[in-house]
Amino acid sequence: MNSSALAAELLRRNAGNPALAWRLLRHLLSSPAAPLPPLRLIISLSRLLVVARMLPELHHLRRLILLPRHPPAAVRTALSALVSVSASAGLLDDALAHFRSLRSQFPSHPPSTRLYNCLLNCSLRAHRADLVEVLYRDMLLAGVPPETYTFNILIFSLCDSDRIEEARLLFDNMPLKNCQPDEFSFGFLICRYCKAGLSHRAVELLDEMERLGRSPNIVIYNTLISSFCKEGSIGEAEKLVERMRKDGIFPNVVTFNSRISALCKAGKVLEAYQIFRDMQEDNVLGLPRPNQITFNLMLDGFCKGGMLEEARALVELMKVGGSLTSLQSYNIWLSGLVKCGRLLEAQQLLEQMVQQGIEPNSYSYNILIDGLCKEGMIYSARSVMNLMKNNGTSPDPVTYSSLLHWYCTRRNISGAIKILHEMTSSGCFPNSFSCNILLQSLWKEGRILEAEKLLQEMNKKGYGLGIVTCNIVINGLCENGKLDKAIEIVNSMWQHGSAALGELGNAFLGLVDDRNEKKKCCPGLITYSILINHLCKAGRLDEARKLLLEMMGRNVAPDSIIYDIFVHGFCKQGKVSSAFKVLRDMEKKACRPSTRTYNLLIWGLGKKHQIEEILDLINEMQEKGIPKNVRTYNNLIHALCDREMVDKAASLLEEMLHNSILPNITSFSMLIRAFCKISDFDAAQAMFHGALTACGQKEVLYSLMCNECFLYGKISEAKELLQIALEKEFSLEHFPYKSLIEELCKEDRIDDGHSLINTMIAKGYVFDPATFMPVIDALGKKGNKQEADKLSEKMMDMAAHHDGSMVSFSDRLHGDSENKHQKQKQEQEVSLGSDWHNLLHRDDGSGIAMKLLKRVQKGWGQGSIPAPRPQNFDLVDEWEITN
DNA sequence: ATAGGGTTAG
Repeated sequence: MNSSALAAELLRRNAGNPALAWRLLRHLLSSPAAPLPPLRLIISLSRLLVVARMLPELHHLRRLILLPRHPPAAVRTALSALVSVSASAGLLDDALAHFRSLRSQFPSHPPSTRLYNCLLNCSLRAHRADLVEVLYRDMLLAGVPPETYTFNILIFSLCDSDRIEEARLLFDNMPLKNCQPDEFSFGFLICRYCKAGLSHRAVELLDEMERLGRSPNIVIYNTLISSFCKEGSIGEAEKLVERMRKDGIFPNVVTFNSRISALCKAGKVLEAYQIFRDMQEDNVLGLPRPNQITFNLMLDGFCKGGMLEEARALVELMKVGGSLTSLQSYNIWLSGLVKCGRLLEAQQLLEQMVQQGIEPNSYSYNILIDGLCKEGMIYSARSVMNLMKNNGTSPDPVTYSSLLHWYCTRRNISGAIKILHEMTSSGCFPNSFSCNILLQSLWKEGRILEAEKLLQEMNKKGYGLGIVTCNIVINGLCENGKLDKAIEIVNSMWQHGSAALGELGNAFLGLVDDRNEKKKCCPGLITYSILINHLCKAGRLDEARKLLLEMMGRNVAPDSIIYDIFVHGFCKQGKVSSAFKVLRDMEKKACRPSTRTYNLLIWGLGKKHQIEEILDLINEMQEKGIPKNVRTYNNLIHALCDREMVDKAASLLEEMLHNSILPNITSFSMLIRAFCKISDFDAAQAMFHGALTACGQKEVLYSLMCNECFLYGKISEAKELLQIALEKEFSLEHFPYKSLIEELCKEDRIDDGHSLINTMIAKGYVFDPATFMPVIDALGKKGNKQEADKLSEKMMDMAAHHDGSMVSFSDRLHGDSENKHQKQKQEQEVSLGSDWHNLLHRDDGSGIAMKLLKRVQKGWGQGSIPAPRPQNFDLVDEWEITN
């Protein structure tokens, strides 16, 4: 057996043990006068080494190949093999090392086009546009002719680094190098044009193909169609479908999916469903059958459109058809359940997933955790997070962002900082999302200096100032009385992008990385919504209008939310007819008014007691197919109650149920108040019990009823309600406990008052120490000195723990009530460490002791009759722009 | 090698 046959045999036998194979072959190859083995053997050996990641050995092999006794031609091919094997495996650095040695050993024998292509491809996959360029130059220098494939890599690489115009130039110059663009050259460019929002240039290329007598393939068509669908140009998309049909290419499932996706995103879920059903028809229409993605799109559409039951039916269908298998489907369904408020069901689904062997990923947990946080259920969110950890999935920045958001919206900065520490100490660092949450929170608290610092840190970390960050700063300016400055800056953003923030003063100068100039961030719909919202809030509707016109002039199309801001603004000023003009304008501009638009108008009419007009408007909704929701009815109930037409208002509950709209706490609260006001306490009681059944045993309901009873002199009823609240360990914050106990003592029902206060103490409540006074006085007058002293003691004790805020039992149980109402506004000079999260570390409870001392000195809790919960009816939808 | 789906901030 000759030595190369032996080598081949050794390699074959020991392929399972690369280390041994290498040892044997190295021995063989390095023995004096051993010939270079055939190319096939070199390739096999280098593949083996690459797979086993034995890279030093690979370089050793190169040295053996390069021994001077081997014939140059064989060395060249062997080295080329090393290059191509390494490059194909994605080992860019190694491939380059071998390549360099090839080039330096054989300067007058350039490598093949194929080898260059292989290296170029590897550089492309590593996103090394710089290397791609260098290699191409080397290629030209060496006189190696590029091929179409070479150009495709170059084009792709340029596109990959957002140099689309250069890519186009190269594309146009291909014929100079005797290359013709193929379907991929066109495909890449078309795709990139679409992604850059230049779909019209993409269509130009399509036309160009046609002129050259090339027929575009289905991927090219689908790229374009999907792009038009995404930008909402349905007409254009349809034209393309026609065109592809004429070209003899039939729309496939991807084409249909694009359409379904676009319809769902536009809120036209039923139209999407129509297509989906057509696709399901067995071959009757000759359409492609829906695939897993189609199902997912449809499911997502139903969920986002709030059509939970339809979604549920689809899930069942998927189960039966065996297509409910992917984690993505589960995650869509999970987020659908969460969005529709079915958190319990979502939690159960998560458990089912585990049982069915579909391991939830961080998305799954994050969906649930975010949902729980949004519903205020921080402890459940925490327990899901623990579950997540136990199942071996580590929380990521998204997880922490949800928690962070929970604390920030509650103005609990110290809690937010704790999350930040927890986050960083588990090796997870804030991303631009988390920073934006914090940034917004700091602005909301008026802690502008820290906000500025954070912004600088974000910039340093290279997060860049995207439009979201800019919007936060602009909104912050508006909320801190600098509306005009904000308007100025937005104006300047059109020219200077986020650099316009530099006009805020020195702290902002140099914030913006000018190297990213091509991605200038321009004001958008949300930016203008913020400005217009604040102008309207300030009653400056004329200026708001001007801004709307300017915005449209700059090709930012208004959505229904921005019109709603005007409707709200006019209604607030009592100019309902102007609000109606906005409504008609929306219709003219083909911007469909939403339920919220109508609710705002109804609210405006209600303020003017125009009940007839409200009923007309509700009919109009019916005719136009705009669904009513609970707020629609609540507005009507409110208007009726205002005119003391309480029975008529109450009868609406029936109608709501008939329309499967569940009355909420607001609906019941208004009716309870109204019945009390007309002294129909029986009806009020009945309504209260109805509310408990419909909405659950809610603290708000009890406190409302208790306050109403107390207000109208129903002291015994009020006392009973308070007792129930104590049993249920509700927060007493909104109960009139202090006045009630005072009143009981006045009416000589000292025992009742005494027992209430004793229960409060026994249950561990911390409450206003002034509550003790009437009881102690009354006991004293009755000569029960011992009991009076005992209570005095308790009072002192309470004073030491009471910080002015009410603490509920469960809050204390979870130790999470600290600093509830704390808001420090001192403009302290901040001297902060370089670690940016330390920026926020200045808020803790040093103020509490001082406050307490002052209160005790002044004689406790003056004027702190626990006011009934401020009326916070959800008649008008939330104003802060949420979508 | 170019097309379609999931989470988080405004």
